[in-house]
Amino acid sequence: MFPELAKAYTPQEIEPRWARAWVEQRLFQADAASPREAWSLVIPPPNVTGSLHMGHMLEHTLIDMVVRWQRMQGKNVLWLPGTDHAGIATQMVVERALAEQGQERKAMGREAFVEAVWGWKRQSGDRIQEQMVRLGASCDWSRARFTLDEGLSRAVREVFVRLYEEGLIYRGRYIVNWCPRCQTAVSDLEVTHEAETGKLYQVRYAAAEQPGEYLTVATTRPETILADVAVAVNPADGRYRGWIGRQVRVPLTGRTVAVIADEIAQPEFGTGAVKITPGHDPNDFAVGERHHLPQLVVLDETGHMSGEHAGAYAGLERFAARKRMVADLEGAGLLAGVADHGLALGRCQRCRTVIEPRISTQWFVKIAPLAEAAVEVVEREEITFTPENNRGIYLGWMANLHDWCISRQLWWGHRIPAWHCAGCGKMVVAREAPAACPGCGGGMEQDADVLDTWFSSGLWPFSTLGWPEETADLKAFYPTSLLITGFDILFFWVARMILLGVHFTGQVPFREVYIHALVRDADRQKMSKTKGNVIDPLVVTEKYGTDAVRFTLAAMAAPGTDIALAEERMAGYAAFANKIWNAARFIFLQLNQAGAGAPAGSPAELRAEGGNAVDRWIFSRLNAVAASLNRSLGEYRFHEAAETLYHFFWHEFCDWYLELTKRREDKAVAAANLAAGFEGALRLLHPVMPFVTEELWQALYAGAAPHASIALAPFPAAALDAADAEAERAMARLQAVVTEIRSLAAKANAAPGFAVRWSGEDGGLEWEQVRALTRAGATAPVERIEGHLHRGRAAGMELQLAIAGDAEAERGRLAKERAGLAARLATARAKLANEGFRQRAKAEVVAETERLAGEYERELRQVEAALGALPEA
RNA sequence: GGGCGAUUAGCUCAGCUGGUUAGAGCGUCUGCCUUACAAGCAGAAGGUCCACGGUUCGAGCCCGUGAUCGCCCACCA
Repeated sequence: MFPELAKAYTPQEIEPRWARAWVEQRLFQADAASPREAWSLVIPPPNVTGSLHMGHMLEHTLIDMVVRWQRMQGKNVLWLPGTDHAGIATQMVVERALAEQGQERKAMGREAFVEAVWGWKRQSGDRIQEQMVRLGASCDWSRARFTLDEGLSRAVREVFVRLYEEGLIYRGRYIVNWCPRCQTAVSDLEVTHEAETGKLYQVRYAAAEQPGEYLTVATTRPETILADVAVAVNPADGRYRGWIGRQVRVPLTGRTVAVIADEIAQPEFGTGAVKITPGHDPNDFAVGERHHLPQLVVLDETGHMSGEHAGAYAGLERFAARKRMVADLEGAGLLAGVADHGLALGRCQRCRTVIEPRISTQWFVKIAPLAEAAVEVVEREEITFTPENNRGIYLGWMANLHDWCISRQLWWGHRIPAWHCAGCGKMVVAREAPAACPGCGGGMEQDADVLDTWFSSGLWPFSTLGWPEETADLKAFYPTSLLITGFDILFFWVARMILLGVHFTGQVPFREVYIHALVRDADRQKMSKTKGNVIDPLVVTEKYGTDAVRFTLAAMAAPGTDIALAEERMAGYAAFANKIWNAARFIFLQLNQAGAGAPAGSPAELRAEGGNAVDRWIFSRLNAVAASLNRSLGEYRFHEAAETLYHFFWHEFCDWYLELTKRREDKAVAAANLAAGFEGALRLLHPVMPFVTEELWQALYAGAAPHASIALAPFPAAALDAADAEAERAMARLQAVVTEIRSLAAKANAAPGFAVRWSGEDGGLEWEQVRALTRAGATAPVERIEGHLHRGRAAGMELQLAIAGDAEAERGRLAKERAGLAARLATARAKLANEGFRQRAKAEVVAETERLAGEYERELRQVEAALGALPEA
């Protein structure tokens, strides 16, 4: 006996149970020694202190769909999970939390602070894993990794040392992006530019020898005037030819600087003269190098004025200093003008603080030598992108790269494996700490900086598999098969993995990249805590069920467009889960009535066993759906897969197949096909809706399932011989007739039991089935139909309901239909009369058009006859 | 300043290489407690596919111009 299921589906009870069971049974553990074809994917590791948001759920849903589908194909699948230490982000989060307890990082000291972060990490990391488990992510938890694990840290040191030895890592004093709040250098990518309106100040620089003569320069940052070392004009700018080589007085200081000729000054901009401040501007830094100018610094690492050149402004915060200086310039009559000015201020990606370019000693990776191979593998399509346009974006970025600043003045992260001798100043870069200075034998101290968090994530696809050891995992699962991630980290992460992966393993880190969309709220707004429009995956999961939310995300994940997530959609797919549940209730009832047992096995190819045309039809459809899903999933057209499943299960399997089962005489055969068909449908649905399908699949086998889980059963493959065109045609005929009769009955407001009369060839239509589906009491053929109302046509037959009705309304309806048919017929005929169409269109298209033209013509004749037969008004 | 994407039903979106009457979900309207499901069933209404021009036998789809919205990149002080 099959179980009697609860009246409604309750994901809140069922989902957590399976989520736990899957983990406990270690169902998704990969086997490096398996002879089966390997398929692998590494998770984009979430920040260890973050909690999972809707973007993660989308990402994990898409990944899990592909992973489950691949696993059901019989492959040896590894989905490797893990978390990222996320240097700057995590340090900020913990600093903020500590501040609430009145603690301060610097006061704590490095060791205590790092220990505190580790404590935080343990808690938070567990929570992330719990959430993922609850969402059904079929990862191999035995292989979970963290970027600061010992193994991964070893990989980081190995890569750093090798790059250093190859001359691809260097250390030097350069101007870098500096965040005065985070007090660390950041890479170009971590600076975001947004259009803002600022002010452009015109400041007069007095000629040193000719009092009263001024050179006016334009600047947006007057406070850096104090660090000026020159004024540049364009050598081609006739206005200033006489100034080149002369000295001008830097306003508000006693210093004089030279006017130099340099292309950096563009005659069209501002006044055409530009102040040169190598200490505080990257362009000016380059000018300074060209002209061998000194580098003056007036701002410290916190963005306050300081140093011998800060003068009276020392100690002032940079924007306060600016205000004061503008006032002073005005007072001194040196301010020639102020104008609003549109500019793109660089801000720190993390804290939105305005970036202050600053000279400091940092570590860099030379990108150009690495980029060549990283470009080639994409050009040769060893790595492919979906959507494809990302390939162009990637190549464009690769073609135009600056060196990568990898050192950060933070505490949380991988310490740079370089040691400095306090005595002789010698530096050693090594995999392990040197015992003593090889130069003077003195003690050595490790570099205080840590590495950019993306340096370690860049190694993720191979460091997680054991590199630099030649592990079995590395051999079995590298290169990984696919990467699914968001556009926002295409450069940060995807590009770096390719750069480093190709260089160190000689292979691509992954063969395909799928870039998913951004999840927005129902009004297409970005979700943000400040706007309060955040949809929490755990909340909606609890409300609608994980399966429903997963289905929603999949259904909306059309490649390339953002997802506007609305709760109504989730409610709709919760109803779908319930529909599946209720179908199972009905099916179990039928099976019990027929005294049937569980389906035999869980075959890769689905075929009807005996049965009638309707059985052959549903199995034909199941196979078509399997073929369609295998194609859509292979092309990452997730929305298409979801839509196919939804439509098939609800509107074909339930609305037609289950309904037709109700009146069948051959109960035993029907039950067997019903069970087998449903079993196949569950497997097709499983990658998107893992929970409800597992529950029902297990119930269907009542403890004697052919696999430990539906997740390990084969995904249905399309069996060519199961396609049954004849059964599909017969079913299409039935559907057309039934739909037409229902429509007529609705128009006529017919009570159940109405009679249907028909004329024409019925092509072997099962009228018994028509009666079952339309609530018609009787159907009878007639030679000709005349004089009655409520006529329709379907499948070449004329149909009539024997019910009186309004002649005028019927006349109007028929006239409208006649006009429509006449128009379609005219279009089809025009097409067929067209030489170009006949010659150039595909043969099937022409044949189909011919068939349709014939059909329109027949129907038109019927409509005209029906119109003529209507009683006079 | 460069580059990319979007504009299709009241709303949210599909529509893959040009070819049947442009589809779905939600919403709306009408009728149904038909013994799996009212989280349901049946039926219906609703579209100048942003605009203009072009290519083609044929355009929602290809090309051009423009409009509106959005995103990414960029060292014009």
